[in-house]
Amino acid sequence: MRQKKSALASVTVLERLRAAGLRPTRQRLALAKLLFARGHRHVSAEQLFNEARGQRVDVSLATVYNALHDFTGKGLLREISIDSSSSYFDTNTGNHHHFYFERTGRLEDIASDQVSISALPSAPGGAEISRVDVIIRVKA
Amino acid sequence: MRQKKSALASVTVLERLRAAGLRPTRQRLALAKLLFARGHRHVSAEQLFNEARGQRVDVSLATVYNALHDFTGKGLLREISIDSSSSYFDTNTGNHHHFYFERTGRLEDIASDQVSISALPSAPGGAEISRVDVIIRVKA
DNA sequence: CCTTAATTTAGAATTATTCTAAACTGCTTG
DNA sequence: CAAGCAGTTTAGAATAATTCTAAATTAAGG
Ligand SMILES: [Mn+2]
Ligand SMILES: [Mn+2]
Ligand SMILES: [Zn+2]
Ligand SMILES: [Zn+2]
Repeated sequence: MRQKKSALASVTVLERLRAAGLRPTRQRLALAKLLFARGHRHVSAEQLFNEARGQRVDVSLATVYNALHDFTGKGLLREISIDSSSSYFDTNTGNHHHFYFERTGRLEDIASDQVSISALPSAPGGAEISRVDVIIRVKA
Repeated sequence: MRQKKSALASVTVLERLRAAGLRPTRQRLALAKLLFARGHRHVSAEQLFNEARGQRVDVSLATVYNALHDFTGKGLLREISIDSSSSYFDTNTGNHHHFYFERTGRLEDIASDQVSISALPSAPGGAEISRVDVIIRVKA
């Protein structure tokens, strides 16, 4: 059962990479599995790199950065910059917002229907809005 | 008239620093004047440093960083991290939000009454909210 | 004036991220 | 299956924003 599930997850991840037009290399498959195997996550490059290492996945830090950016470019991840010290990659690419715990640096999702923003001013000069981020900073 | 205005601005800035408990040094006065003399601004450390240089204000980059952080610590500025490449300091410390122009990296204020956020979920565990940021990213 | 604590500064250090150029590998073709 | 090649990985160097260090300067108070 456990083996089967893992195998299925691999297949899914492989298909996901192919569908995005990304070659399913050993490194990308391993990283994608770490990222997408369970529920949504918010990780930094360094975190993912350490996690991979911990599971004996032989991958370089440069490749982690490459993969995160490639995944982001194909819409599999969303990049979030909150603290200028490093950026996070979010596996939840749908419309949603965040709690940001200042002490720990952790991010937590807020479903978009939990926050209703009304009267959004339109962008000056009719420019196109690419994204609206709501970040609730929490002292904890 | 012009001289008077400049002199008045200096006095105001000096009082502001004193009121915040910051010694009004030559460097802080010059930087504060650049920051607060006219309307609200969003500047990076590097920008402010270059601006000071351009006006023959002899100040080091380390001092610009020190001043920006000291001012922020005393509530004269607010620090904003949007793009992980560098952070901005906002002279508008009141409640408001931002347009972020992705191409140019410029920030523009949105008065807080232009955006109404309803149904803000309370922070988990009753933690205190320190700030809510709404950033509208614009492709332009 | 003197004294002292706060501030400034040059330059080194730190750190996240990107770049470079060479080695490697997944996929297509013959 | 055997190239061939573009795409990918990688070690290590490079970059760039920011912070740190330790010594010199200066504002404030008596
Ligand atoms: Mn990035
Ligand atoms: Mn800072
Ligand atoms: Zn999220
Ligand atoms: Zn602002």
